[in-house]
Amino acid sequence: MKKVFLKDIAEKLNVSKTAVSLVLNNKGDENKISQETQQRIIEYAKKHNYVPNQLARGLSRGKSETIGLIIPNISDTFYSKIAGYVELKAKNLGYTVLFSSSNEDPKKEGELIRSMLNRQVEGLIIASTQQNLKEIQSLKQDKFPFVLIDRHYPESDTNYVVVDNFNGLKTATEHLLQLGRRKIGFITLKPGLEAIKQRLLGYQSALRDFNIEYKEELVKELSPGNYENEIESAIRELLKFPNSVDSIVFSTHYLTSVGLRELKRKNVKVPQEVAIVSFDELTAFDLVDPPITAVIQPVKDIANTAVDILINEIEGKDSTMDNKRILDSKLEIRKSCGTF
Amino acid sequence: MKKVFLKDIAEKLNVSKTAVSLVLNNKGDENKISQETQQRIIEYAKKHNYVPNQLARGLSRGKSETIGLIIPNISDTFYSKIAGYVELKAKNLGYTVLFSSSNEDPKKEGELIRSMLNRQVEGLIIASTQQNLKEIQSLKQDKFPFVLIDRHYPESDTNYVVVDNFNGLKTATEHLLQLGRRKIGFITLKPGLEAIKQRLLGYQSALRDFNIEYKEELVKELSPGNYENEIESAIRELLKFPNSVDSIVFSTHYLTSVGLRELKRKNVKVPQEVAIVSFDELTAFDLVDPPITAVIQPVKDIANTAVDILINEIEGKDSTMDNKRILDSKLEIRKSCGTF
DNA sequence: ACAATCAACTAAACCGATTTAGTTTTATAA
DNA sequence: TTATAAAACTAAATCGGTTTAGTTGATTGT
Repeated sequence: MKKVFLKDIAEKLNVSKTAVSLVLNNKGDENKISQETQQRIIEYAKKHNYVPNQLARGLSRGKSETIGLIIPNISDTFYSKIAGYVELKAKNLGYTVLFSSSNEDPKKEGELIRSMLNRQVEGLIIASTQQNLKEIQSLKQDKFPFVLIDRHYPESDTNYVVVDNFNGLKTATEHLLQLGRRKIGFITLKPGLEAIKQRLLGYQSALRDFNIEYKEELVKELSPGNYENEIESAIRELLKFPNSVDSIVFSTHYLTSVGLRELKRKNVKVPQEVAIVSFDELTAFDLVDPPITAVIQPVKDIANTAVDILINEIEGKDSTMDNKRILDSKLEIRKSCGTF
Repeated sequence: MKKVFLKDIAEKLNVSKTAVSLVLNNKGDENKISQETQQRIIEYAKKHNYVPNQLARGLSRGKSETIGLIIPNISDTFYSKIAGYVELKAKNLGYTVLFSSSNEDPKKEGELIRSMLNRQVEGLIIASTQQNLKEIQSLKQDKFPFVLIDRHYPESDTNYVVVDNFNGLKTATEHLLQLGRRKIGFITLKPGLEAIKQRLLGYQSALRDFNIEYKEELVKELSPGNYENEIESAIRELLKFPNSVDSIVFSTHYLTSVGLRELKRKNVKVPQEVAIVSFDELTAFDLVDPPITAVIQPVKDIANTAVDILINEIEGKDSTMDNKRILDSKLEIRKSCGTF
């Protein structure tokens, strides 16, 4: 079956390309194309499986019905779930999603933004490396629609949808405190991301509320790219006699994974010797031994809200919509803290 | 900063659009544009951050330097990993990837294929629902480059990259047999996918080799959309006295997850009462209680090979390349079968 | 009876590139 | 000295749509 173009339809039906284009874009009525002609065009198009070339269409309209999603890494469950929901929601609203992973590389992120712009995406959802303030601000300045998710630039006034990292981690820490743990280690990432800073603040705040002194040596900050190698020494140091920790808060799911793996290797009993809580989770965390108490992020909500805000902005409908959202996370209590 | 177009550069430098286009596409030399002019154009373009509009470029060249990836579900770890590697590899070869999820809906898959075609992707990588033979064959007939991954149509002669499902599952089953298990249940999906059929055949073949009678009642086929609800009765039936099973093979990671969850709920001791093996795995399967013995798929290899084959076909380089690949999986022995 | 209005269309410009088929100028060969 | 070739360009067509600014013929109002 050969491809059919607008021109073909026009020629076969002895009408102009204009007529065909108008009708197929549902502008037949407002442009007074007779019902009969509309019928003929629609029928012919359907019968011959006509689909407009999006490149041509996008080029001529300066639009593309496409939004871009830039995330650090599509293989990370957290982001792949976000991607799934974004795709679903966007499709429902008539948009296609163009994904790309920055791999936490600010330079690549910059390139991706530009590459997406020159593909004429109409808006962007970005989980930024948070090292591209300039790019972000220039988007803002060009009034280009975008919304930041998961990570945002607190110093810049933009749309965003994030979770309440501070309270999420605070709740997790409090949970340990309420169960009587007092020497709480915190394994997190080197700061840089606002979210990570907030989590540290949440940890500190919980300690403060319980009148426990904050000790820097209980906080281990690993590098995002090398945490698998650094986890061993981090845990070893936290367990060092006589100041061994009685619990650990992990600031993200993959740290929990490697941490737990390491604890098993060292034959540390969880939760008896060391209780653990995870910020963010993995699919099997409820099956793990012991099932891991975790702060669960409202992934679907993040995605849906972001798409809503973005498309609202693209289509300029509701100017009163709140475009800065901080969503609540939820502590899912399982057994890794020795509850009850 | 305003956008710069080809025309702008041409006007500012008093040269033709042709010259600018040629130079920026590295065709300056072969078209005898003087070195000096080339320099001026390149400098100006760089200085003003010129990036070609991909829609225009794609439209006029009938190319887009884009490949499409259609998978059942981007939130599934298996596919999100594939997506990650495909993206990486494709980017290295100069291509952008357009993803979309079919959600196992053949109709949607068809739409996606057409939507990608009309976005002028140059090739497709498809993990098909396997219910779209027509579409696939018409791609084939149009000589449109594509490669099927994970699932293929055995009745159609196409490029594909799949794992050896038969031997993967056979090995898993043999492992149980070698450890002395004799009443082996198999929890799988309703057939439809060739991969699923092959896994069943692998299971049967292993039994046959050990002279064990195949019993249909030991095989539970759940529906892809409703397995979470069906798992309970499936497991209950497999455990029914006096013919209770002593082990279960799960044919995919999410069945293993829900299955294990159900076994825990029923307080069945794994592996003492029931040993389990999983085809395909989840990130935390080594942390689960007990760590799960699983057949591991060479995800990275699948992705890389698929991209290689596809781009080779798009660019028509090596016509001798083997474009049908069956990759080996690997049995990762952990503790869910009671080894040692 | 004639301008004004309206219904039903269409020609052609345009979006921003690429590419074909030349053109002009200079250098070289016969 | 003239034809020929080579170097260094460019005008204009093209990709497949959308959209602006009309055109044509019939109908209406006065």
